[in-house]
Amino acid sequence: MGATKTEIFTEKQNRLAAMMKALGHPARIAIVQQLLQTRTCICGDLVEELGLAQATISQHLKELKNVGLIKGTIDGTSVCYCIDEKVWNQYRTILNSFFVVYTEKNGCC
Amino acid sequence: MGATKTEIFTEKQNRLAAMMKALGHPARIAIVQQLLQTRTCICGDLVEELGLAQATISQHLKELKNVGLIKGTIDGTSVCYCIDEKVWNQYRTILNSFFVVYTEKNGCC
DNA sequence: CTGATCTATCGTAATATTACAATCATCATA
DNA sequence: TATGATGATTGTAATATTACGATAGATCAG
Repeated sequence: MGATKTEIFTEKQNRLAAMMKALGHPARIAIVQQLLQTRTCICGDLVEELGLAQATISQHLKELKNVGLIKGTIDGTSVCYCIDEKVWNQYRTILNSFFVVYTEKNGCC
Repeated sequence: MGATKTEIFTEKQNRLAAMMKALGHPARIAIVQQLLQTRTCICGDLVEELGLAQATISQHLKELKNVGLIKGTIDGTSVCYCIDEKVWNQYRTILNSFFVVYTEKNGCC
């Protein structure tokens, strides 16, 4: 046991969950917020901004890259990260249709 | 080590992350989808719908309850779960302002 | 080439998550 | 009261995540 049983869910459910999971850590929320704000991509300034070790930041960046939310390009000795516009907006759409307005008709429960 | 360092992040970042994390599992996505669809609250039918053990479902329900997304009311021998309209719509708003439209000005990277 | 800088990766420890069987608690009904 | 049904809790095993130091690889300045 211990591992998530992805086989029993739909492709969509698994992808939505993976995306949520990627943002399910404050450090990764902070990273994305930074990238959204300073639209000009940041590099390893993140290590100074957040109070985490370089190896840890690198690991978080990797996870965001894995779900496609960000992309990095090598720029000399440093790496330049930024939001992937396409994926970001795609996720935004998916989330919008998941998070529909909900009203408790005839007072459920 | 091993534990998330919540102290170094803002309240908002931690709450947003916690909320994403709660939905960061396909089973919990599936549960919420069920609750959204069959607006009349479901009980332990979830155990049959999803292919997971009763104890596992109960655990997932607990996590959704912890972040306030769902609430359960005892109804005889069974428990009636449903989306918490207030919290749900609140989260929807928060997510909307987080997931802003993003356009790569002057082609970042 | 050498040293400095930046980032990724490896190894590892601590902790958290996922899943299930077994059991407990509660309520409904015979 | 006893029995059955339902859901929560406990205990436990397998796996994943988080964090960091140390190290490796790549690139720039000199």
